[in-house]
Amino acid sequence: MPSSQSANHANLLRLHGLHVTAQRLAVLGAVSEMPHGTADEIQELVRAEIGTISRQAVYDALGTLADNGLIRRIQPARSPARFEDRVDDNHHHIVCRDCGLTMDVDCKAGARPCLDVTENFGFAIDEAEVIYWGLCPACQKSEKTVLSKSNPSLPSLP
Amino acid sequence: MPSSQSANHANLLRLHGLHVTAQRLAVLGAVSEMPHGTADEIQELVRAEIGTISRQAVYDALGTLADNGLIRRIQPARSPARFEDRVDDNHHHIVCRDCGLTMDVDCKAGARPCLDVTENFGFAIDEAEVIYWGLCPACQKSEKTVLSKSNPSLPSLP
DNA sequence: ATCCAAAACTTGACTTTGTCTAAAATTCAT
DNA sequence: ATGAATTTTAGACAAAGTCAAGTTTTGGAT
Repeated sequence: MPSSQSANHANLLRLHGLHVTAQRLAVLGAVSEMPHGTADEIQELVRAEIGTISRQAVYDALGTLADNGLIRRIQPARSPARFEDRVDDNHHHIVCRDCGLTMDVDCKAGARPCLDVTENFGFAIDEAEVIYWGLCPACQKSEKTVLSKSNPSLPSLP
Repeated sequence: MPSSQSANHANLLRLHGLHVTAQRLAVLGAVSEMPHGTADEIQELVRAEIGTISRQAVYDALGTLADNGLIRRIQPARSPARFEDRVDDNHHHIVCRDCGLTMDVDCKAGARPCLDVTENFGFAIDEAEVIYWGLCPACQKSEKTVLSKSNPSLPSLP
């Protein structure tokens, strides 16, 4: 039901006092279709859906949506920013150091991890972001191959 | 004792099988002088110390040092990469959403937080990175000022 | 229904951060 | 001292994102 989906999205936008535009609906739709997508990937999806959109509009929409809490922006090291529509549920991410593959994980603890810090330096802390770094199954395999060929051991993100 | 400092650094480099060069020593020195510095800031410090260095050499040195575990690279969202020489001690960071100010914190728990995840998708996880997001004391103040002037509420990093 | 001010979008140049390549210089084991 | 391998330099290039000015769209008020 894509139509009820976008009706939903339209309401979400109104709820936050944002104008409802084709671009924003398409961006919001793309982010939920492709969790952890980059701005570029989102843009491609959006173009597939509404034909055309400027790069600036994609960035504007992503920025506005993120600023208003409709989506979340994560930015793992050496990777462009990624976006997802799972918000307000305290989940974290596993990111592959090699290919950038990103998966959602929940903490075993369930609650927010380590919200209390020994010293907060007067900061008003509102979020604890956790990224687990490692190698995904596929990259573990190719890492072995690569090492056996005595290749440089340091991969870069795509 | 800057000389014993750099002798130390030279040994560190040798220990990791890296050539000892003036540039690497200066970069290593700059990173310890200015924890959480960006590549640009490091470059300025290095130039102040050894007069001249190419941008590429700064990036090469930072990359090599990070790859070999002599320094750590962190990359908060919407900020360029930052570097520090505190490694192997499992500390985390508080980052100001507004100005990017970064401070070190230890977890109350002491041990690595949330190392166990409910589902690891076959990833070989080797690190849990935690960033606490919030506003530093200075930006809390200016945020109030800004809001009372009904300004756009969304700041950007410097 | 129409109008209008504010919000959003487009376009294209620009900035920042970082990488690639080839040539020159340096390091360090012999 | 010598020479092979590693580093550094210089300058072009690339990716990701931002700025600014002008145009279009939205949605509330007539």
